[in-house]
Amino acid sequence: MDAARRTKLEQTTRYEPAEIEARVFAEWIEGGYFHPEASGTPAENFSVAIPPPNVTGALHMGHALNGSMQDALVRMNRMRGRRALWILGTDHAGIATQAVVEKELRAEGRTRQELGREAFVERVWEWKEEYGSRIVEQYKRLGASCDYERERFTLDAGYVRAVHKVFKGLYDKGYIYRDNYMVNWDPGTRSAISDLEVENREVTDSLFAIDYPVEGTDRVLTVATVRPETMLADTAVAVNPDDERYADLVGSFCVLPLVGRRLPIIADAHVDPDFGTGALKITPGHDPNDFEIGRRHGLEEIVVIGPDGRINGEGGDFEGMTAAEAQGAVVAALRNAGALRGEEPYTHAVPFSHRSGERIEPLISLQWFCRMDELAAPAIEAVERDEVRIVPAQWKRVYLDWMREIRPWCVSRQLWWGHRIPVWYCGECDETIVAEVAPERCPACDGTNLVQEEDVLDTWFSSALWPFATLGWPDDTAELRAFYPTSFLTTAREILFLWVARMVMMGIEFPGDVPFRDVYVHSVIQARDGRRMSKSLGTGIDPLEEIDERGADALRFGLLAMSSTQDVRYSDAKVEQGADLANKLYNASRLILLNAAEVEPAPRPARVEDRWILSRLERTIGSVTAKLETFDFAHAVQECYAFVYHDLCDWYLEIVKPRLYEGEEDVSATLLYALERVLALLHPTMPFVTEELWSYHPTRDGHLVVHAFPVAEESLLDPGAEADVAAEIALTRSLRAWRDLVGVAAKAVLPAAVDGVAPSEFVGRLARFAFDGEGAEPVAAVGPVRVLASADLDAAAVEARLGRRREELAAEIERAERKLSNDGFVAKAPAAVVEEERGKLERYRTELAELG
RNA sequence: GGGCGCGUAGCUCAGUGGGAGAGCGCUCGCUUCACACGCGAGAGGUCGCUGGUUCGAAACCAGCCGUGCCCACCA
Repeated sequence: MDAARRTKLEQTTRYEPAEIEARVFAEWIEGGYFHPEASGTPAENFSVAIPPPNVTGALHMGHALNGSMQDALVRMNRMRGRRALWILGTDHAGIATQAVVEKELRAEGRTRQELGREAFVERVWEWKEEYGSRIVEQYKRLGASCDYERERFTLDAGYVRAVHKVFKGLYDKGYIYRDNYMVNWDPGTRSAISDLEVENREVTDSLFAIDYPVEGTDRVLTVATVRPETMLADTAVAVNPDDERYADLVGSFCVLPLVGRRLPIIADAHVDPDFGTGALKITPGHDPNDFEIGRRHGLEEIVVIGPDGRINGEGGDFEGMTAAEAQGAVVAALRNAGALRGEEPYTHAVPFSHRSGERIEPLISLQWFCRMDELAAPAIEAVERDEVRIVPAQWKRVYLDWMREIRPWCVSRQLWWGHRIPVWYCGECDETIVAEVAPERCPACDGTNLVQEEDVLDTWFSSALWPFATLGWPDDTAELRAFYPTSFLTTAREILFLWVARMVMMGIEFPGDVPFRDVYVHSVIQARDGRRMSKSLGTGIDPLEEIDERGADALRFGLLAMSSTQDVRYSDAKVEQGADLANKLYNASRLILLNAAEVEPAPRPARVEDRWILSRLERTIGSVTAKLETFDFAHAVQECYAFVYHDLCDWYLEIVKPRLYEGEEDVSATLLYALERVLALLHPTMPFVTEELWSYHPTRDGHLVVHAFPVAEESLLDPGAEADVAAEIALTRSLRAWRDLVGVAAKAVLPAAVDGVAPSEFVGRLARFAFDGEGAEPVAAVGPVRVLASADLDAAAVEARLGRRREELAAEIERAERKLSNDGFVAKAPAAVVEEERGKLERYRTELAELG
């Protein structure tokens, strides 16, 4: 260490992350440590594909948690000498990105329609070039060791090839098809969306009862509906086949009020005879159930609400009204006509678009679908056979249950920003051509009048290819050979189906192997008040602000510490604990680095306390490593904290200070050895402070980021030393507590004597007792220590303390005796447990007897 | 309607059969030559309720109460 750096370390008594993080990160990038060579096999290497953040996004706490976990494992494996690749990139996020640019246009008083498709898409690309890298820069602030040289985008040229190849592959197998079918229409984005993008919310609507007269009789069928406006598209009335009330009517007709259409009365088991009157109006064009019933009975499918959410020409007088307006008008008309039988409030689950927040309008439209059964089958097996392991285990079942019930996926979206579906229609012969690149001529009629499909693909269609498309698939690249399948995936459970399941299916179908071996489903960090963290609720906490305030290491520690298997509220205290640990490490390192003799770091135990700390250190290394490997990040970092604070700083450093100041070589070597291993052990979770401190370490031969990760050295485990020192620590604490309780001045050194073997030197020093006391009267006993009378002791306080101790012992003795006098306990409990209880009782009795 | 969680110290959370733990907060003491964003000591809990299993339950089982999430085509 040169003089200038030494002075800096001497004078800076606090760890200041802001000063250090940017510089350290730049060193890592310069070193190229995050850009592994593409060679070797996936089994030798370690790779992770980041869940690609939306290109419109800003780093939020979910990313920060997810990133902290991935980085911990990537760094640990990199330190183990494996080629560690963390694939980074962003998702084009069709709807979100289109919305951002449309908003920009609106501010200029323009619309995308005015601009036209080509110019609009170009405009989105310009937006992406300017703002799209923001979130990538934010990941750097976290210290994420992604390969920033291999950044990908789900719409870049190579990715487009992968998407087209997959689409054509699925089409050629007959999985992808085009059909007129009931879809979730989102009037907000004016696009179809998939079932997974719909969220059901509880809504209180009015349930209307409407009389439908039965043709040729004076009877009416009263139907119940929350959507009277859809009656304009009714094509039947259904009753349950077993419902005797209506058995005679099945086969005859109703007359639709306001419209006059004749509606057949049909029987279908879907109808619940106990709901309402047991008669159900059937609107195949606007209700998913009715659609199914309609197809079963061959009913006409009338569409009365258009893609704009307004009543179309089929709606007669109501044409042009929004669905909500039409509801009021229809109800008024029914009331006038005397057909409205009743109205009551009704609470039920209603589908809303996850994207636009608008109420879903189920309607029939021509869309592209992907049949999932064949793709799901091997993806189910892979998880059943643990070729993909999902942890915590309960999510395995959730995945399997969903996969076994999987339904066709509507993959087309009526947007402009996204992967335009690689389908061309021939204007001359009506041929449909699916191709990986735009065809010039129709293969059927040789015509050149080819028009490409207007729709784009669901963003999740391209996301599903992420782990292999980013590695160069469909080409047989070095990256793909070296890093696919990836090692593991961390994810929030909300995208288990949307993304994870689809990656498994596509990975098996296309590159031919599962995309990752382990999936860790992490918990959700909620806002401080327990609500969801959300930008729209204003409950979000900005990770960048937290990094500014407390440092990236503190945030990473805090997030890992607070995240266990269940959802938790964001805890400022945990982040502060991380900041405290960084500061503690910094100061402990200063103590060691500025005072150690110039020796080679090595375990050189000279006393029992040295064997103790080495054993504790190696035990901690083994334990923390095991926890990281099983994704138990919370306990891993808490254990690091406990070791650094309690074992290392509270005890060992205090114990060895005199030897360290004297320049003793054994303890210097041991401390430097321990420091090296502690810094390496903590580097995956707290990379900045550990890298910075490592730069002062005398044996540093390069950056810590590629230094060897410690492997627990079993020969240094020493249970005997651990037990001996633990006992001396306990004695020290008892002595300190005794002093405090009898009110001895903090500085006073109390004379005492010890029966039998004298404790280690540090006990007296740290508890401020002098064990060579002679002559004076013993006034109290603390374990083997006889406290001798002295001017610093207040006799009344000592006596009071003695009294309290007797009471404590009496209570303990009673507890133990009660337990041991229970015949069931003595007879049935394991012998060791009974023996332990007897030992305790014996010790308590002895101590009480000695106290008199 | 089905499924999965959670309810432990003032707060946020660990703890899955053998004497209740952590961090923060609180109280008391300490400017001890790494750190006062520090050190030492302490107070604080009928482990949601009721039953059951067991020699022994915070933990296992059942029911109830409270609370959160996911899935679901009864208008």
